[in-house]
Amino acid sequence: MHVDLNAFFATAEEIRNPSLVGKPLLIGHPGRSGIVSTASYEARKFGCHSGQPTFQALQKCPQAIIIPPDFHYYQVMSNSFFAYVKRFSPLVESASIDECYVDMTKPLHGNQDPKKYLRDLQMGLLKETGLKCSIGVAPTKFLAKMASDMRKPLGLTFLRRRDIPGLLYPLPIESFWGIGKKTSPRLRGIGIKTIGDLAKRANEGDPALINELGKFFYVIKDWVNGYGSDVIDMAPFDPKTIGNSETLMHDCDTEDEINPVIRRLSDEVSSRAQAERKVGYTITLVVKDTEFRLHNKSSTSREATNDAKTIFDKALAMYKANYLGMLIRLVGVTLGKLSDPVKETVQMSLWNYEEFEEKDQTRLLINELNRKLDKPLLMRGSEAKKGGNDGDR
DNA sequence: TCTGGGGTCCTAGGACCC
DNA sequence: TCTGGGGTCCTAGGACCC
Repeated sequence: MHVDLNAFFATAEEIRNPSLVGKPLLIGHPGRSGIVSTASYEARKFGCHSGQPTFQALQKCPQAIIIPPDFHYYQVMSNSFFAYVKRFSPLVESASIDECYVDMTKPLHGNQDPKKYLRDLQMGLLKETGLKCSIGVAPTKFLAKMASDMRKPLGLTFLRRRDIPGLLYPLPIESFWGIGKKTSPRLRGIGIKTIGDLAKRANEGDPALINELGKFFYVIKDWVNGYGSDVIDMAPFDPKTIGNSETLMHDCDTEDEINPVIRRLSDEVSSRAQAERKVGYTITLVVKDTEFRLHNKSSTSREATNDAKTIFDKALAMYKANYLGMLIRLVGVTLGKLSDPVKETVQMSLWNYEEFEEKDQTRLLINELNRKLDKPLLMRGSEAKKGGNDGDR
C-alpha cells in the first residue's frame, strides 16, 4: 500500500487555522524568486500548482492567500501521520515527508472486505488528524505509487496485475514515476506516448529505448509487467549528504557579496552535521549561473570534518579558484561522503577480543585479516577493558 | 518579478593500482 | 610488436523526486 497525503502543506495550514478551509491557498514565499510548494485544491481550480513561481500563481488566482511554509510544523504533522499508519502495520517505509509504503499483507490476510478496512483507515486518519490521503494497493511499490496517484483527494485504488493493461497502460508517459520532463519528450520522439507504448517497446527489447534509458530500462521492463520491489525498507533516514543553498537577493559577481553567504551556508551545514553527529570527507561548492546551469566543485580530504571554519575555508577557496567575476544566481555548500564517528567507534569495540569471541563470523573475518597482516591488530582483552566499555571508544 | 531548497541515483572520464 | 584487464576512488554533470 502506498499512502500519499493530499495537498499536505495546505491541509496542515487549514488544520491549525480552520478559517482557511475552502479558500484558495498557496504555500510558498511571495518574494522575487518564490515558488509554490503546494496549492490547495481550491487554488488548483484556477490553474495554480506546485513548482510554479508565486507571482504567476497569483496572476491566475489574485484572491489566493499566500502562506510561507513552516517546515517544523509540517514535520510534526508528518510524525502524527506515520504514527497513525504504524498502528495498522509496523512495516512502514517513509518515502518523503508526506508519503509512505506499508506492507499490509498481514493486516489484510483473510479479510473479507479490504476495501472497507482501508476506507476506515483513511477516514480514521481524517477524523483523528484532519489529514486527507490517497491510497494505492498493489503487488509492488511502483504500482502502489502509481495507484495512489490515480484518484485524489481521498482516493482508494486497487491495482492488481490483471488491472495493469486497463488502468496503467492508458496513462500518458509523463505520469510514469521516474520519467520526468527531460526524458518524456525524448520518448515521445521515438513514438512512445503512453505507458502501454513503453511496455510494448520494453518487451520487444527495443534498442532505441535501451539507448534512452540505460540500466533504468531493465527496471522499467519489470515495473510495467507487474514485477519489481515489494520490500519495505524500515531503516530510519540516514542522510548521505547535508547541504544548504540559497538563491541570492540579486545576481552577484563579487567576493564581497558572496563571501558572507558562503559563510552562513557553511555554518548551517556545520551545525546540521553536528546535530546529526556526522562528519564528512567531501566539501562541495554549488553555483547556479544566470542561465540556471549548475556547477559543482568538490574536494575530498583525508580527514572528515564538520567544523564550520574548515568547511567555509574550503568552499571559499573553491569559489575564488573558479568563479571570481562570474555572475551568480545561487550558491550552495554541501558536506558529503558522510561518516558516523559514533557508529565507527562502536564498530571498533569489536576489536575487543572478548566481545567478538561469541561472534563467530566476525572472529573468522578478523582471523583471516590477521593472517594477511604481519602484526595482529587484535587488542588483548585486558588492554581493551582498561578503556571501559561504555561506547565511548 | 522567470523558475526554491532539500535530497537520491546514474553516467562518464581520469588517476591510480595490481 | 600500436599498447590487457580487472578493480577502486574522485570529480563533474545531469535527471528526477517531493
